[in-house]
Amino acid sequence: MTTHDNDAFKPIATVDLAIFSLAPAGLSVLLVRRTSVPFAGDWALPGGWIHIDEDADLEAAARRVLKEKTGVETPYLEQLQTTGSRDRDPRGWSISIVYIALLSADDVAERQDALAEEAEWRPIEGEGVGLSLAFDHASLLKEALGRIRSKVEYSSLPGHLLPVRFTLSELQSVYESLLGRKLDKSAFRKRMAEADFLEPVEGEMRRASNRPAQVFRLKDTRSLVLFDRRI
Amino acid sequence: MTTHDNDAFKPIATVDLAIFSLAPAGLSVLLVRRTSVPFAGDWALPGGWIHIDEDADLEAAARRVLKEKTGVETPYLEQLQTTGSRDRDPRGWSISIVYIALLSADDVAERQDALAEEAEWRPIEGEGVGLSLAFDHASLLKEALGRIRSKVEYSSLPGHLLPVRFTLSELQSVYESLLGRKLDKSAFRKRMAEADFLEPVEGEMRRASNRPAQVFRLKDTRSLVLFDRRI
DNA sequence: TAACTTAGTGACAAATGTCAACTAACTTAG
DNA sequence: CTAAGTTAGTTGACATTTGTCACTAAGTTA
Repeated sequence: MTTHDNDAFKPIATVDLAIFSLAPAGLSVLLVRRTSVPFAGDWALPGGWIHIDEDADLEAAARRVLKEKTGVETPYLEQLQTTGSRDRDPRGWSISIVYIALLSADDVAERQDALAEEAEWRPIEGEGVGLSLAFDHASLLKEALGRIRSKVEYSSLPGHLLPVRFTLSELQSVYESLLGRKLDKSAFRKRMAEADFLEPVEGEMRRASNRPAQVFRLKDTRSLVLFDRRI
Repeated sequence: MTTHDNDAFKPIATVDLAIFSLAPAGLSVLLVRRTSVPFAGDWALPGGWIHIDEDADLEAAARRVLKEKTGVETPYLEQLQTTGSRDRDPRGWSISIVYIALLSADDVAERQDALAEEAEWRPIEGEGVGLSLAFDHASLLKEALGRIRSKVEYSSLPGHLLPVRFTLSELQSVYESLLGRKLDKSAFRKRMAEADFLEPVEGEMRRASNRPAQVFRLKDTRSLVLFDRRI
């Protein structure tokens, strides 16, 4: 077995992020324009080489990239998958560890200015963004969308795209837009009650020109899984 | 951005496998004894450095390791997760891409001899093997068990642990042993029918000293997901 | 041929999803 | 001050799905 020392480490692994939000109009992903070869000028998922000197672990590396591109420090973050092959980068073997990040509407609104120069939100259309992306990023994005859409079915994941405080109707709308179909109000309410994702915020009601609605927040920062006896 | 060339590549990423089977007695995982530092003499998940000269991609690397240790070429293989940090290996930053492999009872029986010298099946007890493992492998194994147990609920995964041809009752037993609880025969049958995982093998029946049972095989080599309208 | 064992079915109860109507609590127009 | 409009939240009836459990079927063995 080969030994290795950190100093001589040649970068080969990147952390890449599929960062989603509901801004500006519906589900969008953050893309950056590449400035150097290969794929100079193309859009890509934000990412960067792992810094073995500053990143304690992979998640820290992902957080660092996220902070650099968006200014957000405490997103919802989840590892998606790792791809590695000799084909994905013309320069040779490389590994990409992909994370999914969800930014709350709050974050997107407040940190508009912190967005990196070359970064831009692109609305999702179908299984991608209708652009060809650098490396294998189009396929990574597709996988990320698949993960998000499938987790909508059984977890509190969509809650992380809303502001910290939201009403049930707002939450239902997010579920509906990610699933692409309408849900029954009363069934949704029952399910959320039993799933135990949500915590009513004491005394707070959202008022408009109609009956005020109870305000909720997520109980946990993780994406809780609706447990279910299947087989 | 740094450029890199393959020749100067210093190994930093390993592919590690949690290989499961039902042999010799219930769910077991294949462990190997380490021969070199660090953790010399300790048990570990089988794995190896990625060979950028022979492995086309990560899955190929996983298959190579699997072949070396067990002789099996076409297992069920699924990527679990990637860990990377400066703490998991005393020599410094390292990345481990973990795959789950399931060996069919056929494979285990036929390839007994192909098992690598230092490899051994260890029965699962609770969340591990009751041994301290090298690196962070105990935690990786725990994650792998979590993934397997949760996929039992909604996929055909357990089918990959049986021989290619099996009866419904045999399959139900595997589900039961992974779930740790008894299932209703009739409900199980209905669920399997609608899930459409299984294909009856024409005309074949398994006979013992009782009514013969229909023989089935999995429709696909992938672990099909029982789709389900949740929310 | 009766007893035994495991495979496979069918009938009913319980839980869940769907739909639509209803009541509640606010704002706004007049 | 009141009626109309809007969205929140509840309720109940009905269809569909799912779980439970006893029953029938098809073989072997004594």
